[in-house]
Amino acid sequence: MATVRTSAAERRRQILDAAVRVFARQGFHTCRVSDIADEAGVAYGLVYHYFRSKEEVLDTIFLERWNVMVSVIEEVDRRADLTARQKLEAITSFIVDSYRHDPDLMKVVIVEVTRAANTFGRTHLDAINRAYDRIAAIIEQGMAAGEFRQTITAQFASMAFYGAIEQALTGWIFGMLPAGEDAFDDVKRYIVDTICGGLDRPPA
Amino acid sequence: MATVRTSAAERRRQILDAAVRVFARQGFHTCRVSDIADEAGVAYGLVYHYFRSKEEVLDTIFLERWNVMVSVIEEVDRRADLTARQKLEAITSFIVDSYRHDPDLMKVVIVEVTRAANTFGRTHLDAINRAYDRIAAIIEQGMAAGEFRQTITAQFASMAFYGAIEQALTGWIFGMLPAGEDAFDDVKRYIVDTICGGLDRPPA
DNA sequence: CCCGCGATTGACTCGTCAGTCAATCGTCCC
DNA sequence: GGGACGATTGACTGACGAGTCAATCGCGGG
Repeated sequence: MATVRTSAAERRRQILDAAVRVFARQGFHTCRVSDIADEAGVAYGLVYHYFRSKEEVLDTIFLERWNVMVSVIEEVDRRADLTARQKLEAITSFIVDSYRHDPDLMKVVIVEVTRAANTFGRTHLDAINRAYDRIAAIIEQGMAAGEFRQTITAQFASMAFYGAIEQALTGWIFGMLPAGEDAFDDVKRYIVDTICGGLDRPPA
Repeated sequence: MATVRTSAAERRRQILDAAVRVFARQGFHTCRVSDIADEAGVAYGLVYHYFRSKEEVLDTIFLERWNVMVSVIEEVDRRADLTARQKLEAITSFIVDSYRHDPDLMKVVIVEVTRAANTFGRTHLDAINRAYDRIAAIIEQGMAAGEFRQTITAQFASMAFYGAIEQALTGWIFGMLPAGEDAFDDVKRYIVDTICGGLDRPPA
């Protein structure tokens, strides 16, 4: 028939999108599966038709987004026309814009998975490390090219860099950092400027 | 009598210490109150004699430690003989040593409260912000004294700094960062060097 | 030696949900 | 138009675990 009301793929998406909103609002642990079903305007049991468990819903949401992020990092890394610093700028920009575009989704990814390494993060440690490793590779290139100092480990620098981004998003999520459209671009600059330039005033 | 086996205060402590071990091992959400009682070698109900709820146990553990940390930061801030950078060094050193001395306790503070801002962190946002604000004040002094650049907000710099520390501890907790006795002092240097010095190689 | 009271015990209650499942619906194909 | 099969429904079950409470213990004072 020409007008299939909602295909299986659309239904699944509808449930995932509803879950993002519910997880963002109530948190994974404190929401019920029935909340997701209600938010999606769907019967309780249907969630289990599309997903094996509540946890699989979260896993799906996380991996979908995280894989995009890792792909972007890899893509940026491949560009030969950029300096290491410009690569870090591009990554920062992408992640901050991801938050700007869909705060709920990024909130779930960060708060419920990435920062909750004790519970779910543990399952996804490998995926998370893949991002760290890629960033570390970029920093290593920067060091090899004489662009960055070599007084610290690339691995540590990578954590500090990603940590600064995550910290900024967390700051927005919990209202510790001023929001507003300008803030996004300001913070992009702050992040790269802090990590690359440092706080110290260069000797005059 | 001269030899009271265990005073009320000691019992309470005993339960708190057991809870730290259990929370560190299993996580707050996935452990049962009976696990804490078992670990403490005490009957289930006794936990409720000393604490109103499972959550109050976690709150107590967190606040006890966090307040010490904030005090230390304030104390460091008051020292007129230190540069801003030296103050940041002292704070870093204290926090890293806290982890070295009692990893379980710091794991609980960070993983179950600080990084879990959605659940418990929310309750403690004020306490957490008190630390950020104090650090920001130190950085502001550094800026005013011409020691630090003023291209970024003190508030953001504070988050980046504390974020780097938290990221390092998280790295140890989940085995993403090499451990070992040397690593502690190395990472102390990395943290301050990254945040103050930045990655960029200064122009020759 | 006995009484009183806080410390201690652990079986029990009670609410909550994740996940199941048998029944119904609706569409598409023959 | 009928039947087959996947989509959809929501009442139900079973497990689990936080918090309660009445009973017991044991120290310290009288």
